[in-house]
Amino acid sequence: MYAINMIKKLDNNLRGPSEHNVRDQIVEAAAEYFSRYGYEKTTVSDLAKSIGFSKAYIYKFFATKQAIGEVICSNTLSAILKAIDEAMVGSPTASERLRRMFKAVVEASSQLFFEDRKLYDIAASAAGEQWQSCTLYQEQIKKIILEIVHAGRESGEFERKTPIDETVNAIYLVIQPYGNPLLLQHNLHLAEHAPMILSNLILRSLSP
Amino acid sequence: MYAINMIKKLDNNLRGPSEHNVRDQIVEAAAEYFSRYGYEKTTVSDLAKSIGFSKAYIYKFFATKQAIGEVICSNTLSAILKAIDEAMVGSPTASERLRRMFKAVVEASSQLFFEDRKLYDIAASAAGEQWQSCTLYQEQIKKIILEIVHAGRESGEFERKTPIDETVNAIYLVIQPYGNPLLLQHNLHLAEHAPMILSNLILRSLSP
DNA sequence: GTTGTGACTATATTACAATATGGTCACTTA
DNA sequence: TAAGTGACCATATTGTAATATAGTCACAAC
Repeated sequence: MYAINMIKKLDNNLRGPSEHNVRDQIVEAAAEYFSRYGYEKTTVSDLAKSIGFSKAYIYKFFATKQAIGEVICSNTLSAILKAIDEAMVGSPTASERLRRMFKAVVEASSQLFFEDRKLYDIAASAAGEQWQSCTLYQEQIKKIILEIVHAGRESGEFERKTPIDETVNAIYLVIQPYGNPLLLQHNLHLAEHAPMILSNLILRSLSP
Repeated sequence: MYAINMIKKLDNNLRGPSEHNVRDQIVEAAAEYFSRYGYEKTTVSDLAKSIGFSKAYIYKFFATKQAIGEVICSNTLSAILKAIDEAMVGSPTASERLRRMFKAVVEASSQLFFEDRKLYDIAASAAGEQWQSCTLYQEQIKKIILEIVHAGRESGEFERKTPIDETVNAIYLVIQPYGNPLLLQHNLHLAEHAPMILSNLILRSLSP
């Protein structure tokens, strides 16, 4: 569901017909090549050859190579969002949702790091260069936090004195070093314990 | 005070007499050169020429170039610790000490970034490569947090149910992205608001 | 023992020419 | 009009030979 939102919003730097067989072929080839050889090492010509067209034709669909990277990155991050969503399903309380969310963010991102490093690197550099795909991802994370806090306040589980925006912002800032691929790299050694310890801290701060 | 502690512990990779005029000259020259031209761009020969000795003589006092870098880095971080100490002086409450500490960490580090970028870069790469000077710095920060939490618990300002180690660890993890030069780089845009918002969150989590 | 160095090596860095790549455009074909 | 491309340009990247640097060591002077 988040995936669909993200891709629809990601229409910048796209060209030509939005629904087109060739566009899909390009994305498919890019997923393959970027994942296997990395973003830098695959050339636009590689993608063109792979689908049997000329390089020039690629540029009928994407304004830049980065625009292709954005789509791949967006798909990657959408998969993480999906994993987060699934991890939260069936949580009995808002507290539990928050714990699961935090844990899922870290686990999904770490897994990407270890199992699809090339795609992870794209996400990391995308975060560093503030690609649209990344800022949309962060927005979604914030939205999830807002929903959790809102629900927790409604149910009386969380305190209501602090302005909700500040609460959400603060929680987001705490999660950020583990949710942002660019930062997670430097915090991987903490990936095992930090979510638990920080979830505890956040939840203590939320107690009425 | 922290400075003294740190330097004393930093005797790894040092050679020859520990108290020696020439050692001081080397450090002095290194402070000058590293700050002006950066760690990578200054050569050991530069330092040697600058103090009128041969390069080989430098290696009578330091086992590696990095060992010289460690001293400079250590001094830099000690200055930050000093600034933190001074910022906390006269705080009426533990809460206030924590606020001031967090603020001072970010301000001192940001200031280093903007006003002595070359030295900042040394600290950042030192953090990335886990130099001793950096791990000692982080220990000191943790120690300061422990003292604040301890005092706050004694005075009844903070809750006492959570194991104090977990509390300290959690607070440390929250501050880390702003206190660690390697991470601060990516969070500079948050340097203005994050300390306040996160201090608030931490203090809510500490309320009895 | 302490102070001090020139000469040396293996590795790292630079400079730069050769090559490759991102991106455009006029043009063809159906 | 939509599908598709070869030729082209400016910049980025690479390969590599020349240079520079970190670090050692045997040795000299006092």
